[in-house]
Amino acid sequence: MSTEPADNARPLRADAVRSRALLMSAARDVFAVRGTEASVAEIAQAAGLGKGTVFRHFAHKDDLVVAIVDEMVDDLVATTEQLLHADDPAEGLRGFMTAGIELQVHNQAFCDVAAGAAVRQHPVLRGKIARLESAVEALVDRARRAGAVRDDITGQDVMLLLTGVYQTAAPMLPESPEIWKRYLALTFDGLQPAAARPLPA
Amino acid sequence: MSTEPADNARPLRADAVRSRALLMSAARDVFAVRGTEASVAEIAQAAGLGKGTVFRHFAHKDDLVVAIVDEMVDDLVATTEQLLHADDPAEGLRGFMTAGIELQVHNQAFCDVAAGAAVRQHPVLRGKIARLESAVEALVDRARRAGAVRDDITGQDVMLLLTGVYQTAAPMLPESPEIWKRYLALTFDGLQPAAARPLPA
DNA sequence: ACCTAACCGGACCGCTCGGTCAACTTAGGT
DNA sequence: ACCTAAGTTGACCGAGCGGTCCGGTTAGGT
Repeated sequence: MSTEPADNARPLRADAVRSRALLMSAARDVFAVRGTEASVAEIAQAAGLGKGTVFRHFAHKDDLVVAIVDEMVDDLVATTEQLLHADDPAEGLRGFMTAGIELQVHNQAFCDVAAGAAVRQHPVLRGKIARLESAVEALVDRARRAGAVRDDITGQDVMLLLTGVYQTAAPMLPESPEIWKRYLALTFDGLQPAAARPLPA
Repeated sequence: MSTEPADNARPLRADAVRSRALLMSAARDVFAVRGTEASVAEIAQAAGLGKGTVFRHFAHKDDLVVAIVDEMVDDLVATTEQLLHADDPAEGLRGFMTAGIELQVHNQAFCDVAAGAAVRQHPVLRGKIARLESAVEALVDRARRAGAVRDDITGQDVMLLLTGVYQTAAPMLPESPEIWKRYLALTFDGLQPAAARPLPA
C-alpha cells in the first residue's frame, strides 16, 4: 500500500510494477550501505534502470528516501508493539532499544534520518514517528510501573538515546562491530532506579 | 605558532598577516554555525577576501578545517589537563565532559569532526587527539581510584560518550538548549559504581 | 623613486548532483 | 492487427562545489 502513489490512481502497468520492485529493492540495498548521500544515478544503475525511470516513480529523491525509511519505521513499530506483551517489562524495553540500534548499525540511511536529516520533517514520516513514540511511551510506562526503570525517564528519553547510543559506538564499529552492546548496557544501567540521582529539567 | 605554514618560511608580508587573521576569524564564525559543509566561497566572503586568497593560505579546504578544529582541540586539552588537579576527581571528570559537550553545542564544525568526518584522519589532528586521549585516561584513572566511577570504564569510553551524549540531545537543542545537561546527568549516573552491572566485552 | 617578489582577486575549469524532456518502446484494450 | 496511453531512457540543464591561474596590486628593501 505504501508503495502505491495514490489509492485512486489507475493500476500500474505490468512493466511499471516490475520496475518499481527493482527500484525499491536496489534503493534498500544502496541506501543501507551508502546512506542518504547515495545519488539517484547510483540507485538507478543498481536497479538496472535509467535515471529518468526513478524520477517517474518518485518525483523527488526525498520521496524515495521517505518510502524506504518508512518501511523500516513500520517494522520497528510492529516490533515495538509486540514487545508491549513481553513477559518481562524490562526485557521488552531492552528489546526495543536493541532493535532500534541494530537498525542503525545495519542501515546507514536509517542513522542519517534518525540523526536529524531534513527528511524527518516529511509529513508521512512524522506520522509514523508519532505512532512509534506512543508505542515507546507505553513500553516505558510498563517498565516504570514494574520498577525496572527510574521514575524520571520518559519515552522521548528512550527514543533520543537510541541515536545517542549508536553515535557513541559508531567510530568503533568498523573495528568492533559489537561494541554498541557495551554502550547499550552502560546506558541501561543509568536507567535503573538504583542509579537514580535527580536530573535537570 | 600553529597558524604559520612552516617554521623556516620567510615572515609573512604585513598584508598577508592581516588577511590571514581575517580569514581565521571568519572561518571560526562560519564553521561554528554552518559546520564543515560551509563552502570556501562563503568563508572568503565573510572575511571580505577573494576565494583565491583563501587557497593561497590553505592549499586545501581540509587544511583550513584542520587549523580551526586544531585550535579547539588545543583549548580542550588545556582545560582537561587543568582538571587533572581539580579538588574532587568526580567533578574533574564531569567538568571535562561538560566542556566537550558544550564545545559541540556551540560549534557545528566540532561535532562534524567529532562524529566521524574524514578530517579526523589528518596527521596533525590525530596527534592532538592522542594527547587528549591520554589526558582523559589520566582523568578517568583518578576518578576510578577515588571510587567515583566504576572499574570497567576507560578513557576511551568517556571520549566516545562525549559525542554520544551530544547526539542524544541534538534533535531537541533548538527547542531546549540546556537539554544536554539532562543526558549528561543520566549518563554520569550510569558511570557510578552503584549502577554497575557487568558490561559485554 | 624604483624594482621585484609576495600577495590578491575573480573569472574560469572540471566535476557531481537533482531534476527535465523529447524521442522511443511497449502493454494491453479493441 | 492495430492504436494509444503509459512507461522508459539517456542526453541535457543549471547550480554549486573545490581548486587553478594569471593579470593587476602592494609591501618593503635598496
